Amino acid sequence: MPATTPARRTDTRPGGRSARVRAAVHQAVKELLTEEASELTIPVVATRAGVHPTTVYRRWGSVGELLADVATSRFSGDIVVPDTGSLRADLERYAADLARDLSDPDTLALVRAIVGAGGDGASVCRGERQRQLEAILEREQGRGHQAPTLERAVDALLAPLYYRAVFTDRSPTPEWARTLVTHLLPG
Amino acid sequence: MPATTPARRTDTRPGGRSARVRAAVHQAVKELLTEEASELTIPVVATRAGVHPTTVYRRWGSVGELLADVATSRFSGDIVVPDTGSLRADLERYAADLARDLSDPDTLALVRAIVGAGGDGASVCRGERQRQLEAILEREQGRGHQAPTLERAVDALLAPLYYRAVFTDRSPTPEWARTLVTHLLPG
DNA sequence: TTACTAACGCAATGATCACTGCGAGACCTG
DNA sequence: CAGGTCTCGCAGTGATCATTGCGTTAGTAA
Repeated sequence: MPATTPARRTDTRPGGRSARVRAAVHQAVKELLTEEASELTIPVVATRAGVHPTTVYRRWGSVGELLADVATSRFSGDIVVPDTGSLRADLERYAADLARDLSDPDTLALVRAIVGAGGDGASVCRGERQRQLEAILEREQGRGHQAPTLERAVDALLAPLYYRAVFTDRSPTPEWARTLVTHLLPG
Repeated sequence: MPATTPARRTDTRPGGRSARVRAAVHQAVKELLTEEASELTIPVVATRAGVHPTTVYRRWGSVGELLADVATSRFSGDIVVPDTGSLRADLERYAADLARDLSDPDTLALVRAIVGAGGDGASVCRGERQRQLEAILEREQGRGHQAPTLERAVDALLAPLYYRAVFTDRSPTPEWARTLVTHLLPG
């Protein structure tokens, strides 16, 4: 175990070739997901990444696990939880950021692929978001104010955002995301 | 063109072998979708259906088109729009029915596969539902009462139902679906 | 620098897939 | 019942995929 973990958890030789291969494969997956014409298969991903297919088979095993790995590194720490002091402002900014994130075609394609790949990957997309939302709500409660329950906030904010992004062809806009907050909070 | 369309739109020889093959293939797809271990590929589907793979290749071409076809026949006319005379009761019953529908593992697996398969198929799952919801709202307006906009109802009802079904491991229950209606309608 | 371990590239194998003429059988029409 | 048309099954082909053993290279530690 190294004394100071270098802020990465790639495990087993974080620096050097392994990390480069990992980054190249992740990048290849993201690229291929946008080009929906091509099939997302291990040899195709490996060729695009300039890596031998054997490497991908050994490190990830299947397309599903590879997608889950890409998703975890994609949905971790990319959106900072806002802290403006006001619950409404926090939620509005967070919803707007999330709308921008889900408007990105790459992200959207990744989410769709994760959903289609299997069961466990889907919770990866929502887990981090739900925790962030929970943090906002708990902070408001810590201020001594009332706040909606997490379930209610998920239904009113996360659900419409993801639904619109995944099931419709209209991208969620930041402005529309703010109206969701208006409907959630009374007044 | 036949004089009286027999309430089916299978096109080109609705009765007989073609219809049987179509039904068998559809059933095979539904079965294989529940067994998520197996890959959903044309030869596998054909073998399960007791049909030669060539037939499936010629009729549907790809897995994506096959899934879209299964989805259209699955999401058409399976839920009757309630008409109780009260908007709240209509929405509560409709949401509860939809929750029951989305709790079915077969339906859920189909939705997830459709989302992952490509772009156009996803709207098939929601298009019929949104039209049904619109019908309920317009009927209430026809009674001279105020009703939420379609967009608002979609965000408050359809989105949480689909989000919970697809992205979480908790099935939506009819009771919880009714609470969504409570949150949508004032009072 | 040197030795050790882990990750990668290479080549080969069997299996599965996607696709295409061809002939036989089933279905509708007169 | 007879003719025409459409669909299906069959067999074969090339391509791609998933997997394995082995040698080489890169990264780590003494």
